[in-house]
Amino acid sequence: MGVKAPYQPKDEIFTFLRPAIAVDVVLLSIIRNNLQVALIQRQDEPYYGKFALPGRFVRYDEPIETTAKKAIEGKGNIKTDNIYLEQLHTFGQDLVRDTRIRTISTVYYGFIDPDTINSQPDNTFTWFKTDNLPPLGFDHKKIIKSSIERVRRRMFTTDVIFNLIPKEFTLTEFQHACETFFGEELDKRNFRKKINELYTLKDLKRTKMTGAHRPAKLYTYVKMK
Amino acid sequence: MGVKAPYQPKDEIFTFLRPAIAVDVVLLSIIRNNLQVALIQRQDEPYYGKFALPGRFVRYDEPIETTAKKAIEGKGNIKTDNIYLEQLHTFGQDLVRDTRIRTISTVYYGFIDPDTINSQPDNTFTWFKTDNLPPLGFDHKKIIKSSIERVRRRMFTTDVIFNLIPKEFTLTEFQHACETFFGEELDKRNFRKKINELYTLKDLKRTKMTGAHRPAKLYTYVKMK
DNA sequence: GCAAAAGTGTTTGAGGTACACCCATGC
DNA sequence: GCATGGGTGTACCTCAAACACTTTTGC
Repeated sequence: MGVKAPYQPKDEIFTFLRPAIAVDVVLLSIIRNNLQVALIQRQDEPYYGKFALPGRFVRYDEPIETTAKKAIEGKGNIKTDNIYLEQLHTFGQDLVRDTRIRTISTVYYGFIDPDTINSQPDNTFTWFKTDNLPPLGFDHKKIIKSSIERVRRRMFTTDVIFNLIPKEFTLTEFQHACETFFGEELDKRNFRKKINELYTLKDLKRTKMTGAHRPAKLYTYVKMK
Repeated sequence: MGVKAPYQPKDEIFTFLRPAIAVDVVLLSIIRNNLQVALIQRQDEPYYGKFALPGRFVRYDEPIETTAKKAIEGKGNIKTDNIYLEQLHTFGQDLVRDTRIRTISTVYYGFIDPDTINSQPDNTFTWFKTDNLPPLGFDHKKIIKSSIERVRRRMFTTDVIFNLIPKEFTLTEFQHACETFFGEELDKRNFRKKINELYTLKDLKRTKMTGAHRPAKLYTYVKMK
């Protein structure tokens, strides 16, 4: 072994055709107690007219997280400042998933709270319940499923859940969001005990009235150092 | 919204320069009670002469897992049949990590048992202890660190550990491998109780003698359905 | 005063951690 | 017979799950 010969450029990378790389984003929110995902109706082939995840090809001089943000900024008119984005997986096994060109897709998932969505007038996204998706282009149904599985596993080890719910919330609303997310009912007392250990919630000293019963206190999440 | 206009091809993807995509592999093994990683000394710029992870550019008609396998098959003369490979992350933020061309790198980590390594005569890998790495090219030191962290978290939820150790092992050898991997000492009785619940080990009805004391039973892992 | 959701503690069981002694072998 | 690592069981403690009643409001 060892490196003895002087360097001679080979630059094999310039000698063969390169695949394209794209970023697709699984943007999730909890809307009316349903876990929903933002889809757009495609204006181009392939899968013209079908719904699909918002995506964008990575430009030569564009960091991939920028690509991810632009994929949703351009299409949904949503400010990405308030969106939590995390890389999920890179799908690159299927050589013909895009008929135009061999494409490798890096998928990000993101969370947006439903209040932020509604305040955007010029929204080209269509939101679908994740358990009742329309026929989708590409392999996007599979991708959405694995995003949700992954996110469920990570949910209680991080504080990402607070990106999915409004800034101000009652404990019952928060519990319902968690139940929606995990797909199972939770015990009220155990739930409150648990979040009291895990997170620091600020009591806003205000209440929310939703019917002929005792009003609920409003809280907000305070990020710990 | 809605899709009314007849389809007119845009094919923006053909109008701009595409980044290259490469696969790098963090190939790990436990050799003489040390967690070690396979590196190669680079024969090309950039980082000519430095050690780096084995890598390969993704060809246009090559699934990325094939790229990952070829990255280690070509360089280490190792059969990939016995190697567990899993995708870690795609690094695409740094626009100048490779000076030749904008490169996005998908990293896989893999496990190989030390017996398989030693039986390969024409091995161009150099194995380094992960806690004592040489200066590395690219951002590969950071990548190796995050591979190990990820793998530690996943270790006891899967059976990947058995790809890191020889097919036949004594319980003490297995325990030492786990201790090496987690970087902490384990209690012998608790360890045996735990693996007895988690895995099905086949008693090979043979023993291994390593000194003037009671010989240890040999086991092998039996994959469950 | 009654319906309806908010709010609040205790008991129990399972699983993880800590810990000490006998066994089989070579010399 | 003694030095060396192989092999085994029990007590305690921590954390998660199960569970019921009082409080505040609108009507």
